[in-house]
Amino acid sequence: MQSGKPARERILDAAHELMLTVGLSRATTKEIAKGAGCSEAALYKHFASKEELFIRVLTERLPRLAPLLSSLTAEPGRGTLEENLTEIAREAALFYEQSFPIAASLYAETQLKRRHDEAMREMGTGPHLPIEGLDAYLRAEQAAGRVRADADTFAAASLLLGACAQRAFAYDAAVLPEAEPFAARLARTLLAALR
Amino acid sequence: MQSGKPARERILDAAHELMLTVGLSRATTKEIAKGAGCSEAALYKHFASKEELFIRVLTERLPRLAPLLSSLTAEPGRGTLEENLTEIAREAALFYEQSFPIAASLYAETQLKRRHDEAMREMGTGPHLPIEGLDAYLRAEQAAGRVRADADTFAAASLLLGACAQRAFAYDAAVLPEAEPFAARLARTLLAALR
DNA sequence: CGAAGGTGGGTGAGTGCTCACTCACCCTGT
DNA sequence: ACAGGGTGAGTGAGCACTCACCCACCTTCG
Repeated sequence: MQSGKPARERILDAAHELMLTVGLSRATTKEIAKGAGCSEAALYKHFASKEELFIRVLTERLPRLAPLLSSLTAEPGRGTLEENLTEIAREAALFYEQSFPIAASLYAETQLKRRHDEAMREMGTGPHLPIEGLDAYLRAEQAAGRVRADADTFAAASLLLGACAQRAFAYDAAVLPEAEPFAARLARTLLAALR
Repeated sequence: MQSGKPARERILDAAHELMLTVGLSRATTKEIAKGAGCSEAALYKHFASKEELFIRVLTERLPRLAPLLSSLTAEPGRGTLEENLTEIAREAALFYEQSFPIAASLYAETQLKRRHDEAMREMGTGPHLPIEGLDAYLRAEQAAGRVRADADTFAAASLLLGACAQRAFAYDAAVLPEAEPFAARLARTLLAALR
């Protein structure tokens, strides 16, 4: 129908949108086709099945957190530790806010979840990766002497990212804490434990 | 069929079991009836609809975290702070491990999620409540002088419970960290920030 | 006492609907 | 001419839910 975008992109967009609004199990082929401005049959010219379409949405539309973490790990000592932790927490909070509702839907379809877990394993990614990435960054700062030698970097990483993730599901949209001040408070509190 | 339990209980058990194993959207009336050892029609003698059945499973079968927190708040100063934080973290980790997969399923059915949110609001409960409860406990300890006067108790509560919640979804069952040592590491790390 | 009748928990056999998916065919650019 | 992206009209399967009926057990009362 409208728009210059190729149909494949419009289909992914429509599926993504529906997963967020009405939920995975009401994101039917009919609704996706309507949202994308094409027929149901057209979906099957681009994707082998509805399951494959969802896998594509998950792998092509969800943002990544890893790049920020690995860039920081690469040069520990840049910026202050508090600035860096705050930025990580802010990015993580926004990341989980976006991806959590979709990822959570997978628990309703364990078969789809298994396929997705497998796809993630093959791509060398997964939900535990940010924790490991932050752990690695903290160990780099530890080696640089900016984090106490006896600090438990894995526990610290679990605390910070856990709080950011939980923010995405513990609150109604109406009372969701603002990402920036929330991140700053977490970072400041955690910092007291690290040095 | 078998068992002395009344049918209503057997139906709730079967629905609960299926939600955990095959996921909400494959937990069909037919499968639930089979699991409970009765006919599909019997389900409707006990519950008005499948949606109401799931609401009942969620409100009657999910464990509660609040009692532990409020009992600790009632008498701050009992036990050491580290022991108490460790116990809270351990209980929280087990709580989220049990309830997370089911609660997450709701994101696939936003209509069901809305009904559940509403039911929780009426019961005065919700996912943000443990955070508030732990915050209250920490403030009580602060008043008793066992937590630094300038500590951010809300941020600390978010960190500890967030890490416990994230443990439930960031890891495959195969590599899920043991609750007890995980809790101890979190508590020890957070403690360094609190005093 | 014993039949009449109400009641709560149960069933087998549907019913209508929605779903993912397919098929025969079409249009347009190269 | 034909390949690739598109379509309207299905199709069978599976779904939540209903219906007419059953039966064991209790009251109630002639």
